[in-house]
Amino acid sequence: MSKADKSEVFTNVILEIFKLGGLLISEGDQLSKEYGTTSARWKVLGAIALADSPQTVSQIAKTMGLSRQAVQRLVDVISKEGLLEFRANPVHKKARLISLSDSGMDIYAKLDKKQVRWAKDNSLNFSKKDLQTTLSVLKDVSRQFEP
Amino acid sequence: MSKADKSEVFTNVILEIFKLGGLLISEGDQLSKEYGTTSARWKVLGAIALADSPQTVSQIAKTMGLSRQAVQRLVDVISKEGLLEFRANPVHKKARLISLSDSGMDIYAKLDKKQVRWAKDNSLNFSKKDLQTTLSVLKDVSRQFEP
DNA sequence: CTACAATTGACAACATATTGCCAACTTGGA
DNA sequence: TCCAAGTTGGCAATATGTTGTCAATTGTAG
Repeated sequence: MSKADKSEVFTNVILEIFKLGGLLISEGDQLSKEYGTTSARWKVLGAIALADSPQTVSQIAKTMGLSRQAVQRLVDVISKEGLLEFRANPVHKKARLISLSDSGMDIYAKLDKKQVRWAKDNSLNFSKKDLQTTLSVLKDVSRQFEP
Repeated sequence: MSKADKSEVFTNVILEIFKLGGLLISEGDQLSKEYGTTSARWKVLGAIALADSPQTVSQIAKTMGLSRQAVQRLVDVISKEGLLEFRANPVHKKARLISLSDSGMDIYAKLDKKQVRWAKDNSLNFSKKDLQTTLSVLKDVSRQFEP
């Protein structure tokens, strides 16, 4: 009885994630528009910026939980905009190492600054405890489905 | 100090939603594959099945938080598979009313049954209280961004 | 009744995600 | 050292989401 109710709540969490995901992508697109980029490309910039060292496409894709091909395409288009730098990978002849160019770092810093303000503004109505619970649950759910 | 930390947690929640969203779509695709459909189409079937009365494309789109055009395309392809029925709308000559056909209801019932089992299995490790907190937070976040 | 704004479906272009395929490349075991 | 299995980028097809445009339709105000 109680278990059945729990799985219904679980299902509603999932439906809400689908809905909220779309809304958040729109928000990201709005935030990044001024710098001529999109939320998907911003995510790639972020994955590169936050990595400890230059990464290959394949590594970035793993970090992001996306397919390699999706990231490859995004990297290609971001690279055309001059935001990335490539160098040879001593470990693999085909898989170059990718980092942000100077202008890539510049754009990312601006986006990040804007996002921090946005997050501050939009987290006002939530308690830290609730957000931490939410994060913990979401991470545990993710873990259940990761390949 | 404490506020800055909270917005970081908020940001991490958002990143986790992006990641988990992709994983859940894959799950939905796996679950629906056996009935020759996809998670996106299943969502449309669900929106129609759960509506109190037959809906127009535009109404379904509003319920789902998607664009009208996205839903139109999905409705068209689901209709080709014989899962939908259309009838005239007394209120609007162009906007037909859509409901599930007999086989549409059959497929949806099967998918729903499968999903209930899936949700039961996958909610085992979570407390009802945590899931309720999570749902509440996610809904409140959605509310902030809805048009 | 008429004019205008808003809504709706149809069609299109674009962005982004997946899976599949292939050749080049790397890794690990015999 | 050699070979088979696994990984990687490049290319392609498909699915799904967005925004834009247009004509048909509806709703509202004068």
